[in-house]
Amino acid sequence: MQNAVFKALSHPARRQILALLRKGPQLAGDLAAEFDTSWPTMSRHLAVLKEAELVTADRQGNQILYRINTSVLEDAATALLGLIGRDDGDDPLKEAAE
Amino acid sequence: MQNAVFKALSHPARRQILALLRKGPQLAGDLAAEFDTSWPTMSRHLAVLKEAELVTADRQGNQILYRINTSVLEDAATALLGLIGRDDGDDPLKEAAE
DNA sequence: ACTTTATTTAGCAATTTCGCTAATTAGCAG
DNA sequence: CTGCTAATTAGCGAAATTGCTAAATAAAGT
Repeated sequence: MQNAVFKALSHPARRQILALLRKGPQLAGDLAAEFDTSWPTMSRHLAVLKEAELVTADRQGNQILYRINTSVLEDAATALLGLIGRDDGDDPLKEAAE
Repeated sequence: MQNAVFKALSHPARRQILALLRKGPQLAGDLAAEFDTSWPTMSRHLAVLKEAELVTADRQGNQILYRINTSVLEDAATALLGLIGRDDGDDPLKEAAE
């Protein structure tokens, strides 16, 4: 579901949420408080991120704690970097010739 | 225009176009030939990529040569990697403490 | 000038996304 | 069970995206 990841990353608010999560796990409410948009809108952004597995959500009694999932983010970054290296069309196997 | 970049990357066909351009510059027609979608649709995907400056287009007489712009792609990858590192909220200046 | 090839632009319908308000669920406190 | 806070789901309209066919433009050949 690579596609879901890039789709999720395509909205600035969602990238910003991830940026906030760099500080550590955050409650949904605390995240929402940082934005101008309505609560339900934030909730949906979080759902999109969760769908893409860019974050995980854990209920903590009354509230829900969101955590960033760096491994998926790493995969996305790697995919982008993979688009950069020139493809010589050379030997299909093992391009580690250099 | 970071946003345009991620928006552009959010469609699989466009990522695939970039992947094809890894082999080197390609004519619009050659790119279009690789896809099932109609020519005009491809043309628009290319326009989106151009808008985001992920590719450049140069007329070559009759046809148009598309080239990948790796620097923008690098910036995007860097932005993603930047979302990974933990932010201690420490000293605002110079986080090079480690 | 007329035709041909390559590509883009126009215009349209279908789908998806976004953000809102109102209503609902989940858990906890009394 | 009632009420309270946290968060999500429902439902809606506006706007953006996608992909199509048909029409327009660009450059080159005849």
